[in-house]
Amino acid sequence: MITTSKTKKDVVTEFRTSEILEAARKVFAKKGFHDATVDDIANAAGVAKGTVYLYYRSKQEVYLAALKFGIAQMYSALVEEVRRVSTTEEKLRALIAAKLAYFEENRDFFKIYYFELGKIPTHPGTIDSEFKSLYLDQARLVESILKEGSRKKAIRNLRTDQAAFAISDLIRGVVTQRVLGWTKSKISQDVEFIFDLIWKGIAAQ
Amino acid sequence: MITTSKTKKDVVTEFRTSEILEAARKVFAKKGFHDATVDDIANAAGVAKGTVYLYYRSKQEVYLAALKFGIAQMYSALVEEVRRVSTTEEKLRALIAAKLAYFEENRDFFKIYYFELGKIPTHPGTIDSEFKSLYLDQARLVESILKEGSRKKAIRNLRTDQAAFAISDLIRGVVTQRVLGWTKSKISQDVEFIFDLIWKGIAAQ
DNA sequence: CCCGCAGGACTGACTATTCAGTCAGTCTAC
DNA sequence: GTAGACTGACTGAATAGTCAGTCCTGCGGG
Repeated sequence: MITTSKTKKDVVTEFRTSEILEAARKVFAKKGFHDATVDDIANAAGVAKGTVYLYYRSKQEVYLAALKFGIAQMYSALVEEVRRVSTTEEKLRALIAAKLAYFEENRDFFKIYYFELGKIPTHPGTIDSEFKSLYLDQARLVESILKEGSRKKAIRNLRTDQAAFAISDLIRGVVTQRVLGWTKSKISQDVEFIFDLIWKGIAAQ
Repeated sequence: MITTSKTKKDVVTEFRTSEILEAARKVFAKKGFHDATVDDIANAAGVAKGTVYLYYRSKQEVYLAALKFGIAQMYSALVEEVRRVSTTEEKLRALIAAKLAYFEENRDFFKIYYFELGKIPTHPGTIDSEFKSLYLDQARLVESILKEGSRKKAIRNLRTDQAAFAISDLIRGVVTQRVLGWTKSKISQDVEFIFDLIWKGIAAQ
């Protein structure tokens, strides 16, 4: 049956796609966009170079696919963790903890996310803006928490949009240090400390 | 006279070196380490490719020199601005303002500083650690401000080392957003907002 | 149940290009 | 006249992307 065979093909395609994506993520994280060769990725995925080009049109396309997959996955993880709790305070703490935890389990991803982005050949206004909007999703998540806190009078009167960016930035900075391996403190300590700093900065009164 | 000729040679060397460095900085910032060619740099500096190799042994060496020069210059600028004022509050605000101002005047430098670092071919424990120590210099500058504030009872009781990292990170994150062009707010606004957030988070009581 | 064949998934040697780095030769300043 | 600063054509290596050919799978007829 046509439908069945199509489905089967789809399954294979999906399998190969994710297999290559997984390999690409590791290789890109280890070597960076330029030093990673398509042969490296193919080897890591256990296929020949030509096969990579059956599923992706270029090295750049593989890279972007790996990156987008990771960002989307992380965003879901953050939303999920924030949903689990109810007060503004808990939500903020959960967000920070979730991001650091996600980092801990996906160090390779963050390496390409933070250091490769903006390095790949791109025509202004296309790829860039796509990632910008993914970044903005996260800032909006923070802002929604702050807005709710503002309504509930849990946090002081401030510009939630600016504060959302500042908090996102702080978290980004902290994670960056970890990506570079320039900090050795325990993650749980970091979470508490950062949260404490932010909370004192924004809490009501 | 030998001395005179040596000095003259030194002057020429210094001129060429800084000429190439300046060109390298622009080219690397625009194209990134890999896409920037030595010919690009030579052209931008108005010399032939061979000349670049008279002053630097490799493309990587040019890159590292440009980067180190920029970091050292920025650090001096920060220290200078912080010296100008006396209270902890002023010092912190001055630090934030100085970094953002330096960024505004050296966008190209930050682009290579934030996005290229950790991407260049490096043997673990050599180059990396050199930049780490340059980074730590800045964190230590923040920490010295905090420690003084702590002694003066201007800020609450907290781990100044951790707080110094957090504040450095926050600033780093904010600047990163600007490097990527993902924020349009006025710098002066940002300075006030970030300072306010930090200050509320660390001020005494 | 077996055989053979068609379509397409897969391969990897090959091509075309891009550059880092070299070096034989030129030019210039003294 | 010469030392050495400077040049830029050249080489060798690396690698993105291609494509002619192989292999595997599943199906239809004997």
